[in-house]
Amino acid sequence: MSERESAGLAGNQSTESAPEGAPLAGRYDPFAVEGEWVRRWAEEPFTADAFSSKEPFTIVIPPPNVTGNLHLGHAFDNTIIDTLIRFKRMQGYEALFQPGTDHAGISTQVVVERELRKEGTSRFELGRERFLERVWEWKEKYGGIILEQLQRLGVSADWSRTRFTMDEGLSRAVRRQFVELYHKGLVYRGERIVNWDPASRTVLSDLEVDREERPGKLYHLAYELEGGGEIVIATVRPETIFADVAIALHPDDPRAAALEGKRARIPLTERYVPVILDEAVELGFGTGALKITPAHDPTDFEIGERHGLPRPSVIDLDARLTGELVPEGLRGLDRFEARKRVVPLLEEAGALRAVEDHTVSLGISERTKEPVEPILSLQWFYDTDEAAKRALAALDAGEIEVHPERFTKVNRDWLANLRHWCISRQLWWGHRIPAWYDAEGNVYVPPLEDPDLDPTDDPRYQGLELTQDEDVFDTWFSSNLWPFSTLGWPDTEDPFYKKFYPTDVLVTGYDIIFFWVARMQLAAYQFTGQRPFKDVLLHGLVVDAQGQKMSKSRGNGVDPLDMIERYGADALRFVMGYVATGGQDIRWDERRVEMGRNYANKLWNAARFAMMHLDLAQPASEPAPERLADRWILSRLARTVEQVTADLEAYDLGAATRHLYDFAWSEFCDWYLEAAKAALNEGDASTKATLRYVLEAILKLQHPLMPFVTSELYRALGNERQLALAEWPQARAEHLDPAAEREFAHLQAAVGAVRSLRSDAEAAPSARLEVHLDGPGAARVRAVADLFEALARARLLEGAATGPALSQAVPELEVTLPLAGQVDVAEYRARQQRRLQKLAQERERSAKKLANERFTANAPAEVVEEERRRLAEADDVIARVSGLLAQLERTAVAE
RNA sequence: GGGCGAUUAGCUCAGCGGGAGAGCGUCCGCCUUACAAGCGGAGGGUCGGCGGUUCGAAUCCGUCAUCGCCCA
Repeated sequence: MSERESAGLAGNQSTESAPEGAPLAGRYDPFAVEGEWVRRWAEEPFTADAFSSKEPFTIVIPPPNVTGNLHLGHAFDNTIIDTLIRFKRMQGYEALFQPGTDHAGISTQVVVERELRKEGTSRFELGRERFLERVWEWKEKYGGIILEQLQRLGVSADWSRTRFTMDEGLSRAVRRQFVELYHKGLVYRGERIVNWDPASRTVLSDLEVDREERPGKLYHLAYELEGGGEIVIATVRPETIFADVAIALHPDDPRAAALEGKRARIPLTERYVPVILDEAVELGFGTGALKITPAHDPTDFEIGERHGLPRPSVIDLDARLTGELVPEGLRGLDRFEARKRVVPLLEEAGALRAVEDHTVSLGISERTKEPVEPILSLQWFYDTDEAAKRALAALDAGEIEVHPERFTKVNRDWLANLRHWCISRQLWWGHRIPAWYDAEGNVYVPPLEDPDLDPTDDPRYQGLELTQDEDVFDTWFSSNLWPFSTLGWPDTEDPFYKKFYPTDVLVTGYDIIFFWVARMQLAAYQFTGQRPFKDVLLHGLVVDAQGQKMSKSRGNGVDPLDMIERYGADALRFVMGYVATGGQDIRWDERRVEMGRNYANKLWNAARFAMMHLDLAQPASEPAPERLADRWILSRLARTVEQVTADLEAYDLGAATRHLYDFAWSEFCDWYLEAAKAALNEGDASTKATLRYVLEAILKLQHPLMPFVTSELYRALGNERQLALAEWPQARAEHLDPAAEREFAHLQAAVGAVRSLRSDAEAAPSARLEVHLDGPGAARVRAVADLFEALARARLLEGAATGPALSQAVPELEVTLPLAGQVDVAEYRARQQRRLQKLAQERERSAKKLANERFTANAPAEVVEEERRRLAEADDVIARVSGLLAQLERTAVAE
């Protein structure tokens, strides 16, 4: 407590060195404030009550990798989530922010293997069991870092419910999923062409492979035909000729009839393969003839299937050439090395006819960046057809709404074109596949009634020698269950599952629609029969100042923790709220963080000012506004509450942030606080009540996005209960006061005129001016003369100015400043003339519109009315400004 | 090849059918007792081009251009 006071609100005791006794500016220091709240929210988390009578509101975190550090994408996700959660909590919902992490199979395994390599050992030396112990140790040590970083960001997750995809409960869920799918015949084991990553030595799903265009060569190779002649094929992979099983031509190829069925000799070998016809051959490409290598190319695999061809393999799991079919000199060579070596051999043999430059499309492992090798392999596949159909129907029925709407199509198209998902991975870190095999290769999977029963413990299989599948599941095969596995599923009686599922909103980047969002839809309908979430809120990606993706390898990443250290967490969160518009990518701009920091400081100082005048020992009282400024700010507040609430309910954080920022800074701080000063100095009770009410309302409205500074200030205002648990402000209809808004706007225009004149007359801001008012609006200003005089720093004089003077016109009002000394009038005159021109243009536009019968006939009455008002106002101001200019000419002449 | 997004002030971006806005930067003046991370004043934009719809277009439609992303 004392620590906080010395650094914080008690004020001007900054740690910065300054002359003794000199008054120091009050400056918000986030570091003196945020730490304590971070600790508090970690130690007493916002626990959700499964048995409360409140309506639930649930968001599950997109689980970050245990290997990861917080990056701006996480900061973006979690700021949005936390803002919505805090908002709903204050609105009276039983809000659950479900946190946790993901085991990230490949990434984590790679990290730990790297450690082992440094120690001079390997996972193979350690063996599976000891290796897994090491990974768990690593996870316990480092896996929680990212959650601590999220706490630093101030998120109000229910830390007592933190889950990990490899927790016992979540592991049961994964096992249950597989067993159920197996017994329904929806997962199967099959030999297919898969994406093999030789670096991590595992298969990858299509999604984990990036396509890349790279320069390459197209080799034209001549195959001798049996009985004379030759056929020239084109290939980008000459090293795979040894696995050829056919030469294919398109049926429409003019050579088709003559060549079909003939046999051709593979160069460098004595092996002959038949010429076949298949429509998959592209007619115009290369030489029109294609070598068919079913074990090393997905298209060739399909052609091979159609023609019942064998599928010999010549590339092993290390991507080296292997097997009897490969000439001895090439055996054991890496695929790329082999290509280099085989080309001269082909040339020597007279088989190489041409080499063309050719752009090849290469699959690159998303994780290791190694070119993937298509190989033939026995893997587990998930037939998602049925689940996709249900998810698709639900999407079409609007059961799940995607925001922004345009992403619905992306989600839809993926579901509609889904291929069977390869779910097995040749890793050790992950959920081990619960399938066992006997000596003949028959498959044994736990029974549906008891998924936890290993077949080795199953009485029915006693005496059988069963061994479990060595492989684990794709990490996404567990994170697809996240919205319900974290809530207790498969225990559908779990109170949290019953209360908080289906969840309300899923918040994540649009880049993860396929990987995660759509797969959760598949799993949810498959296993819970319900949608996983009502809404999907997708945000853009944070890119660097040049518009490039941030990445470790580019070294262009921005560390959110660095931002927090330099500007405070609220400032970082402010940016995230400010830029959360329409799923647009975010070009990182540090000026925004400064904006957030400055805003936090503004709020801090506004509160500091208020506290100088408020009697905090007294309980807050209901404002009963009497003065114009109080009526005005309460009216503006009522509108702001309504607006910001609507913005947040529409998940439009960008709009909410801007609306509140504008109100708090431009209206409350710039105008209201200045207007209230005199009344506060007099100790006016109703102004005090209004000030306290509006300030607290701003803190409440701003709390979800900027929890630290608002919580601290709310406490400093004497509130015992923390702000996070306060009630969301109501838009008070009885505070709406159009008359006050109109009068205050008029006052603002009058004050603006004085300020403008002050500048024209080159008078210091501190100088007290004396001004005359003229025109029909003058009386309205006189009615609040004290306010006017305080805001304008001017004294109101009676009567009209006699000597030389400068005037400024606003609607229905002229403000005149008598000139004491010599002032350069040229600039003033030029400005007034420019203004006159602009006004004339506007007048013309209005007049033209109103002269147009189609406008007056077709436009809504209020629009026409507004146009009439504008015309009248323009006329009014034009007359005044012209009068002033004429006056100026006369005095100038008179001088 | 298919789809999507962007193009608005010097910079970064809001606005998306009824008079062009913000922050930063620029110019002028200020330590005006909450805040110089601030205050007051000012300057700055054929809202990418062309065509169309409409009484009315930055906003809707078409088309072209440039940049970017996703899918194949």
